[in-house]
Amino acid sequence: MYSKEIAKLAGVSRSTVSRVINNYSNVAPETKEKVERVIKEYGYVPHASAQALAGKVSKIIGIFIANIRSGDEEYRVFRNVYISPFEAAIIDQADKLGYNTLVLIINDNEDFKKIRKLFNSKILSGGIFLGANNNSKEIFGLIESGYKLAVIDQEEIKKKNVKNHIIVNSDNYTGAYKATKHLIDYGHKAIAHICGDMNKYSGIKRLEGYRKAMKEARLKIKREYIAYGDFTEDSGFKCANQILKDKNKNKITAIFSSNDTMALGAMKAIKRMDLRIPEDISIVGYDDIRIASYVSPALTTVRSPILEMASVVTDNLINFIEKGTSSSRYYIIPVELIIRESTMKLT
Amino acid sequence: MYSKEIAKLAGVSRSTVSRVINNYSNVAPETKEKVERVIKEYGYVPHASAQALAGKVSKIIGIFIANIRSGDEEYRVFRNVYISPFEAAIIDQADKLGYNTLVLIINDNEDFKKIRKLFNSKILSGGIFLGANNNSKEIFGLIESGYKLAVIDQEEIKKKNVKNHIIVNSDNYTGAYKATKHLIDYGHKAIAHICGDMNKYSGIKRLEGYRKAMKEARLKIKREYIAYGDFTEDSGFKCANQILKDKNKNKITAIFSSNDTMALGAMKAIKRMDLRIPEDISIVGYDDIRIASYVSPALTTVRSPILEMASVVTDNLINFIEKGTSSSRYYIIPVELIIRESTMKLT
DNA sequence: TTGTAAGCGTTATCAA
DNA sequence: TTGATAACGCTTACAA
Repeated sequence: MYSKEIAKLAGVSRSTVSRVINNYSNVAPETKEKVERVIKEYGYVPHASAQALAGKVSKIIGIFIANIRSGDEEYRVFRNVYISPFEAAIIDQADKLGYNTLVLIINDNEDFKKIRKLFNSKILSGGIFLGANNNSKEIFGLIESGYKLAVIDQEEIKKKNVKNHIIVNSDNYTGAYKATKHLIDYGHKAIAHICGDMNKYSGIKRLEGYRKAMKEARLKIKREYIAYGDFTEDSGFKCANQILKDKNKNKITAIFSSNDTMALGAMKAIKRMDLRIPEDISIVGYDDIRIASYVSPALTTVRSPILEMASVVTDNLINFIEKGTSSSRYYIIPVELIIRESTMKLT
Repeated sequence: MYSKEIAKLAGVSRSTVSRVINNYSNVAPETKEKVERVIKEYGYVPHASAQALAGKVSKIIGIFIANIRSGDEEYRVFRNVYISPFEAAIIDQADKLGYNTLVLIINDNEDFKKIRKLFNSKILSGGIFLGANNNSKEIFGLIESGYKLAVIDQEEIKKKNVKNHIIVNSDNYTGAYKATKHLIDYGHKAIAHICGDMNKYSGIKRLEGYRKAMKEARLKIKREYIAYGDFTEDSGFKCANQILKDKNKNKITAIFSSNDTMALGAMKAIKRMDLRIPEDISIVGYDDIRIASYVSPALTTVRSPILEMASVVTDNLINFIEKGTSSSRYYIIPVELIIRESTMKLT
């Protein structure tokens, strides 16, 4: 059922049908009603590709999820406790604003061509990059082409001073600072840090926040305090073992882990060493993933405001699409320390 | 940059460019190479909407997520521990097969029009329904229209004997049976059941499985054994309170909860009554959500094979799209009991 | 207020 | 093996 047939049935031209579909004002009330009746009766829906080809913009935004190259792990979105809720939150928020979402996982450079194609074809009217730290060059190119784009937890783009895009970051630096400060306030001095993936903006910033707090308190960061993980539970387990293997010597009493998942691994390792949490070792995580409050002892952590970030980025992108903007926007969403049972005052 | 310009630059016609793009055999090697060089040089990508309009099929499938009308809860995908991983797993699997995914949340009947539009416009070449029990009529209509569709955890469609679609269900009935049987094997006799949403296929089937196991063991199901929740943690909390309020009288020693989320709520309620798990009350959940193994005591549960279901449904759908099929397919994915610490033998 | 006709960028048919 | 040309279904000047 096409507009041509609707036109014939309603006794008007295709242009008039088009006008009705697009809610143009210059169509007589009776005509409009008549056409609408026929449309309804025959369940006519316009052909989106034809509309796109004729110049109409779509109500679809893209979510571009960067390839998380973690060994042979094939389930990139499914397994990722950080990306997955983000993606879900964006879908929800976009839905509220009447937009649908097309998810694309970026495995290689071919996929950037795909993105370009989707934009050129007007299937997408905007897009959001997730976990995209390694692709700043390509993203830069896309932005330069004039596509409406937003990026979450990215710093590179900003440095390049590219125009016309949106960056939403959570305040990793302050979050890590708060986490470490909390341990310092509780009287800890030998505080270790399990780093995340240092190729990621969040990994770097959280280490910096830790350093800042330590420095401010005039606490020396010994070499043994730092272990390098990669945000996986496994790496958290290993790092905790490494950090605590000379516990008698280095007297470490607290650990700040760069994310909750690694903290979970670390907790396992600590328990396996027959050390108690928090009596022997206090531990702070980061992200406040759902499990954090259910694990025993409940994990003290920094809440990543996923929902808020998703809302901010989606609202801004859609506003950018519909109203247009001439400048770039940069948001840092504040972050909250959630004190639970995994940390205690050193007496 | 359009095919017309590429054609001019390569000194050929648009048809030839099209042939190269689509890898047709009837084009001379030198011509092909020449055209490819120009395409690469200018970074030309074809206009997807134009291709769709001209009849080419897309490599995009839809994920249609049914409105979960849970009060004022606005974040439907984000908050849903069951839907969200499913959606993520499908995205991953589709990506592996070279397909992208368009997510659409079904809020009202207007959204079915949207789906129809997406299909008519050849933007979508197939789709998967998630949590769609209340929409079987509309889905039925869509299938009848010839769209390639798959449905997860749906029974209604099958009853209607519609042709040409795919249904993938997990074996809720056997899973619930196994869970209850496990408690019976552990010597429990007064076993309560917290039901899920009885408008959902899974809610109904799990109750049936519970009944079956009880009946088989000649255990009477007293009225007080059954409480009606709605799959939320809150409802689990309330149901546990209701079930256990006359514990001295009805001697309930075990609970089978229709999902893990409610089991978590029930555990909170049980602890708040100063009852111990599993010494006083054994509890079994369902789904094996990630938290289940981290909570204390770790929850005995039935593992819903989300990843496997997602793979089966996605593989089948894409095979259906690419090869076509004439008949319907119906899969029941087997389910596994995971025994952890929340259940113990009654002595 | 309405209709005519051109154009959007491809692919497919047919002839050469 | 190639090129011209007609779809594909819609929107949008422009004219009436």
